[in-house]
Amino acid sequence: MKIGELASRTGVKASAIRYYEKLSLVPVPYRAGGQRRYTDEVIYRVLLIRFARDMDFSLEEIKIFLSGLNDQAPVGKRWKKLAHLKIKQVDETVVRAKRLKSLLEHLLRCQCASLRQCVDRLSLSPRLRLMRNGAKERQQ
Amino acid sequence: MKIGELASRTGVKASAIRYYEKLSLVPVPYRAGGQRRYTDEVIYRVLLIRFARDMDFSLEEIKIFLSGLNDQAPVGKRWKKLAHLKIKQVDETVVRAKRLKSLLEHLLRCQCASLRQCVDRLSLSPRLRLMRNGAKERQQ
DNA sequence: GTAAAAGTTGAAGTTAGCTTTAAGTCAAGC
DNA sequence: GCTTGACTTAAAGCTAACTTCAACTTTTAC
Repeated sequence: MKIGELASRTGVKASAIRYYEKLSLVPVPYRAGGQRRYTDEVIYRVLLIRFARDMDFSLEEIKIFLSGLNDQAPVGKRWKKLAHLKIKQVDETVVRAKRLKSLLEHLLRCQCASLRQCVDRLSLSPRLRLMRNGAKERQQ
Repeated sequence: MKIGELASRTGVKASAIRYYEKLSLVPVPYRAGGQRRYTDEVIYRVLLIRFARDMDFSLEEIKIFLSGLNDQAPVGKRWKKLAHLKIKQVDETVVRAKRLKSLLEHLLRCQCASLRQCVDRLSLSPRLRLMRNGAKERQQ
């Protein structure tokens, strides 16, 4: 299969696939007359990459992820560590998402005249600090 | 309060605050001898911006968000639309997060010899397509 | 055989959300 | 009064994850 077909079958642009190849996320394929020819196997790889991307894995993380899945050897330490980290992050995401939802629902209901009043009423400001500490480190 | 104090009290760098000012996310403050002087009000604004950022609101969205909260008028249509959209997104995030978690937990347990075998065993490939369609539009 | 579609490359461009830099001005403590 | 640290600006730089471009070659369809 040529790169165009792989692209249309996965929904991932050819340029992105070439980019993944450069980063060693997909294997360097056999070539015919200079053009890439892929086996069906690669479809799974590309789909899995995209799935992980949608889950906000970085390409670096996905590289670890895929290398772990590919070895015959039992899944490596690096892989396990990343998986556990990601599970933790997922749990945090769910907690924060639910908090956001109830905040939005409050804001849709309430008739706070000013930002401050609303923030005060929610006693958001001490919470905000806590959330910020709990959130992914942003600066420094 | 000067920008440095606002920065340390919110945990947001002065450069970021100036950037927010340029984008009209925080009001243009009074100046003394060319230097910005802020009222306490602004702390709430900056904290709220950061909270929204942690929830993956874009600065554009936050602008709508804040403008809605600031008016004396009842929260505008644009605001409500965004809020409902965000609530929907949050629900989707929770669903996908849970799916990711069970996938990771499976992968930690299973001993699939190859990527394909593992993906097949999970019947992930038809799901992947569905997820991709359901996920935030990525390209085009 | 020929035209159009699809493939190739490296390099430059894009976006968001900042940070850093350079070259100054202002403020605070001694 | 002087030094040090905080502040000012506009412009350039940074990162991730790609996309686009230009100039070319290969494949496919007729």
